[in-house]
Order: sequence, then structure tokens, then C-alpha cells
Amino acid sequence: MVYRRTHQVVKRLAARRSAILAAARDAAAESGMAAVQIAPVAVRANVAAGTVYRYFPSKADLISELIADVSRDELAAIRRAADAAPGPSSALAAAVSTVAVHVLSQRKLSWGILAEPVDVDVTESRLASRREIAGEIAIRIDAAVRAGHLPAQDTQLAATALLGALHESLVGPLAPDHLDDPAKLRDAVQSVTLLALRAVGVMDARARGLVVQAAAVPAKALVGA
Amino acid sequence: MVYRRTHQVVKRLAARRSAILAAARDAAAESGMAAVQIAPVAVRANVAAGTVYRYFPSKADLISELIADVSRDELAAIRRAADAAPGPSSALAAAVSTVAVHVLSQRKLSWGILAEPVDVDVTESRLASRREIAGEIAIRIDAAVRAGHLPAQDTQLAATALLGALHESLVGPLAPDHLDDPAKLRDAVQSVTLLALRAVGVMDARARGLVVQAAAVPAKALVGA
DNA sequence: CGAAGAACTGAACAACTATTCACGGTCGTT
DNA sequence: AACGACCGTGAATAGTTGTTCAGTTCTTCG
Repeated sequence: MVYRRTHQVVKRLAARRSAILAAARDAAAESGMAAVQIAPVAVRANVAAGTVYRYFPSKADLISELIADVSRDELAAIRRAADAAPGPSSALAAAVSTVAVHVLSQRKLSWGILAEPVDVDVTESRLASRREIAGEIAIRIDAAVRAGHLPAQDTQLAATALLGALHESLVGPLAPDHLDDPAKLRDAVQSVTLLALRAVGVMDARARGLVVQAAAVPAKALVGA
Repeated sequence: MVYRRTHQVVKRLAARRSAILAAARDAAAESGMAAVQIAPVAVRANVAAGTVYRYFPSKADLISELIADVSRDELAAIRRAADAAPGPSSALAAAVSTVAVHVLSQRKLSWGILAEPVDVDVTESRLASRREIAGEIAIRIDAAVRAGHLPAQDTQLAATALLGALHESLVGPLAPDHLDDPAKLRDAVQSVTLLALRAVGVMDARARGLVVQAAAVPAKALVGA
């Protein structure tokens, strides 16, 4: 009666778990959150429906973890971009651009993570996700304020507003469909970044410069996606 | 076999219809969209569940009409406020402030109308609602651009972004709960209006002036609500 | 008043999916 | 190899609500 999981088994279990999460992610990216149903996800992951419940207590947990995963990726990308920037204002511009590029390169998935109706309650994880990302943006705004590049303001509120602007204009239902044209995608990223920077108080002329710099790097990622 | 609806009956039918819509609206305002279920709404409206289907083909139609109704009210308020303003920039500021005040004075309802998950598909009516309101804001931005008060820009994109910023920061899940303090409410309206005006290119100093003016009128509405 | 049509009722129905669980297969220890 | 524990299966279950409809009540008009 002494059964211990061998390293091999542990690895296989972890792989299954990832496969299920990946299947959920793929389903969401392809057909939206409504397509993330236990049975289809299980098929995609090459397991039976019941197996999903060996790894996730409920559908809500599965989707919550999916949301957390995607957020983690995005947060890391934002930090990377911002940390690589030469100064606080550039960092802010880079952070904003990165968010824009990310949501645009995975519009359906982003929409699913952010706001698409789901039949189970995932408000908690969505809230956590936004809080983290808004917090990161707030930090960058704060740095720019302290550097004297921006007027004093409620940075948390500003960060939240910026995220709302990005999401609504790029992945919301009103967002235009310029998926066909890479040039238009870049334009959209730049326009929205410009709006965001001006919103927190960057002067128009300076903002335009920052936007061009910030757009240079992630533009590649966008084309590649 | 000549049965004709008497004026009295027509009026009663219309009243019932309104009662059902009002019941739905109340339910949404009180407990969110999840509470807008046929049976409870019917009880609220003092009719049987089946009766609801004499007036609305399906739950989706009921909710769509609810969304359209609320949007109509908001749109009218925006137009009224903007038209009463002395100039294009003031009009824009007034429009933005009005949206802010409206969503804050009915947070739960606004959230329900805008983005709260619903089990039936209402994307169409939500889209129409946003399109109308964003269009109105776009018109005001355009006017300010043509008056030379703002730099040239994609007004539709800008309007969408502004709405996103307002909604996310005031009624989104990350919005702080300052329902308790009227002063903080006014602060929030002003802060967000300021962000919005700067976003489209109003200079900081001028924007601050516009915000104070625009806040003066609707502030009363907010206190009254 | 009475017949015919319209409106209303609310209990029964239907459809959709998350979740369960008894069974069979696989893995680890002795 | 044998045994026990765990892992995987997928058909059956269950709970939730929108929707229907046969019967009842109300309204109109000859």
C-alpha cells in the first residue's frame, strides 16, 4: 500500500494538465469562451471528460487558471518591454504599446479573457488579472510623474482608464476589423498609444516621439503573429 | 367576430409592456443582469411567466429592448448637455462628463447594459448601443477638431477609446467603491473627464478649465441620484 | 346577454452541459 | 507475479431556466 508517484508519472500528470489548459486556450482563441466546454476541451486534449475533473475541481477553476496564465504572459511581456526602455516616459510608452500589440495579436483570446460572457463565475480571476496589469501600468505612470514628466494624478485611476481605452478600442465589439492589413494594425497601435500618453499628460509633440520609438520593437512581434 | 382593440385595451397593453420592461430594468439595477430572469421579472411586473412571451418573443428580445431603452436615455442626456455648451470644446467636455455622471449614478445597471455576462446573446444590441454613443462623442470630437481646438485624428477610434476609459475606470470591476462619498464621486468624474480631454489633445491647462465648467451642471444630477 | 375572439395563467416541457461515479486499466511496491 | 493504490473512462445524472400550450378569464359587440 505504499504507492509513490515516480518522477515519470509526475511529469506525465503535469503534461496532461498543461495539455488540458492548452486545449482550453486554443478553443478560446479559435472560437471564443463559449467554445470552452468540458467535453470539447477534453477531446482536444485527448482525454475523457471525466479526466478534466481529476485536474480541475470545476469549470470555473479551469477557466480561472486559463485567465491567470494568459495574464501572467502579458504581464511578463509588459515588464520586459518597460524595463528595456531608456527612461520612465519611454517605459510607459513601451508598456502601453506592448498591451496594445498583445491584445491585437490575440484578439479573440483577449476578448475572452477580458470580458466575454462565460456561464460560470470568473469575476474574481478577471479582477485579479486586471488588477495586476493595471498595477504595473500604474507603477510606470508613477515613475514618470516622479521624474517630473507628468503632472501629479491618481495613477491607479489613470492606469485603469488607459487599459479600458486600449481594450475597448482594440478588442471591444466596436473595434474595427483591420486584421487584414498589417500597416493598419501598426497605425492602430500608434494611435491608441498616443491617446494614452496624452491622457496622462504627456505633451502632444513629445508623445508622438515616444510613440514612434515604442512602436519600433513590438511591431515585429505583431507582424510575426 | 369583429373584435377590435378599444383604446382602453391598447393603453393597458402598452402599460403592461412598459411594466415588464421596467421590472427588467429594476431587476438589473438592483441585482445585475443575472437577476433578469423571466419568472422573477414576471412576478415583479405582476404577470405570469407566459405573459412575458405575449410581449417579447424571447428573453434576448426583452434584454435587447432594455439595452436600447437605457441607451436612448443616455444618448438624449449627452445631446442635451453638449448642445447647451457654449463651444465645441465645452460641448465635448459636457458630453464626456455626462457619460461619467450617468454611469456612476446607475453603476450596476450600466455594468449590466455594457458588459456583464448574460446567458442569451445580446451582442447586437450592445454593439448598436455603443455605436450610437460613440458616434455622438465622435461628432463632438470632430467639431472640436474642425474648430482648430484639437489635432486631427481618427475621431471614431478616439471616441471608442474614451468610452472604454470612462467605463472601465468608473463601472468596471476595478472601479473603486466611492459610492459613500459624493465628493469623491465628483472627483472621479473630474479626473476621468480630464484624462479624456487630454487624450484627444486638449492642453492640460485648458482641459482643467473645461472640466470645472462641465462638472458644474451634471454634478447636481449626481447628488440627486 | 351571449357568442367569439383575445389575453392571461402557470404547470409541464425541453434542451443544454457541468458533474458524477462505478468500472477497467496502469503503475509502483514487495 | 501479485497486490494495492491511483489514474482514466464515458455514459448516466442532475440542476437550471427559457419556452410552450391547453385551459381559464376577460373583453368586445350583435
